[in-house]
Amino acid sequence: MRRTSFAEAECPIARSLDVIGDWWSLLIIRDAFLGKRRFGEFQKSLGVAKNILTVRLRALVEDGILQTMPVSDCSAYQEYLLTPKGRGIFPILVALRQWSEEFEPDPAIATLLVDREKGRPVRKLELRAQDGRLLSGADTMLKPNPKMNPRQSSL
Amino acid sequence: MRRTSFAEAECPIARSLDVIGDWWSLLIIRDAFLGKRRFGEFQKSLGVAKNILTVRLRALVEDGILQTMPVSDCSAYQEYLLTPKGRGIFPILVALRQWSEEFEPDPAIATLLVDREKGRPVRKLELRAQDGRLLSGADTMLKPNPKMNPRQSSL
DNA sequence: CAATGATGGTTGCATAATTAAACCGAATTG
DNA sequence: CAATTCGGTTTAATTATGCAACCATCATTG
Repeated sequence: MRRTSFAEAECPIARSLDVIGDWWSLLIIRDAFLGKRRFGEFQKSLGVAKNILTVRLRALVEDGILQTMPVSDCSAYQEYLLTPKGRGIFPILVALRQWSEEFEPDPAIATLLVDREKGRPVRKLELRAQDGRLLSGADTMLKPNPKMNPRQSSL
Repeated sequence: MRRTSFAEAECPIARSLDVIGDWWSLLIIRDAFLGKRRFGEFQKSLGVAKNILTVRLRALVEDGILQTMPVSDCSAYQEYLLTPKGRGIFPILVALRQWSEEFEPDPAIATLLVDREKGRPVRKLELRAQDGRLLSGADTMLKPNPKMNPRQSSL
């Protein structure tokens, strides 16, 4: 009666969700992008129970999304930093942010994601074909990977 | 001791997660994109317990992501269809998929997301500045929304 | 048109996850 | 060197999940 795991799913979305498809993990990663590094920073920012934070941080390190580093100024404490794999989550966070901005009628958008150079809001995430055409969901489909023995289709 | 809700969070990511940040919801939405509409289709495809599916479908309808429709051929059963808000989730699914494809070392990628017209794999999601420059996470920052009374920063 | 099975759930229960709060040792600060 | 912070662990209560059994309605078949 364990909680179902998607780790072995063949659908890449399900496999992603198995790692980061949980309420706190993505918020921890969000905070990491905002420069938070220490246990206490995450805990204060998120208001999450400390035991849960402990478990989540451990799992994120285990999954190669965060890595622990001895803190720079020779403290005995350690810090949690994003790995390249963790930084790869950025588009997911942007997609979540933009969806909420577009469809949640809450007018209280406190912050805008801007490009650092010009300070202007970023565009919507764009999905493009190889030849550069802009694609919506309806313009796409799933194709069995020719390198694989086909079993099932899954987005 | 209720499970914490992010519905009132000012961070748009947190608000998104409050709605779709749960294991099954995004997989249901994924299946909806793949054309599944009926309770039984979701249940069989996901292998989710029926009571949980009931709760999730109800919540997704409640949140305006799915809508129920009387099935076309005058059956008494109903179908669950994506609303525009639900279709807006597409980039999130693509981002999850691409992250897994890029960073999970599992070679068993069964399907590829291709553009329907040419049948070739799509590009990676791109985040661009207003002027078209391609942006990574490090090229962006959060700016307090000038229209708001500033409180806190949150990605 | 009665019987049979499929559909779309609901209910009850066992187990697992989440939560808040208290606690605790090592590290740091005053 | 006393007090406080930091980074957790433990405990207990509450909630969510998963499984199986059940059930009313719909659809199909004999």
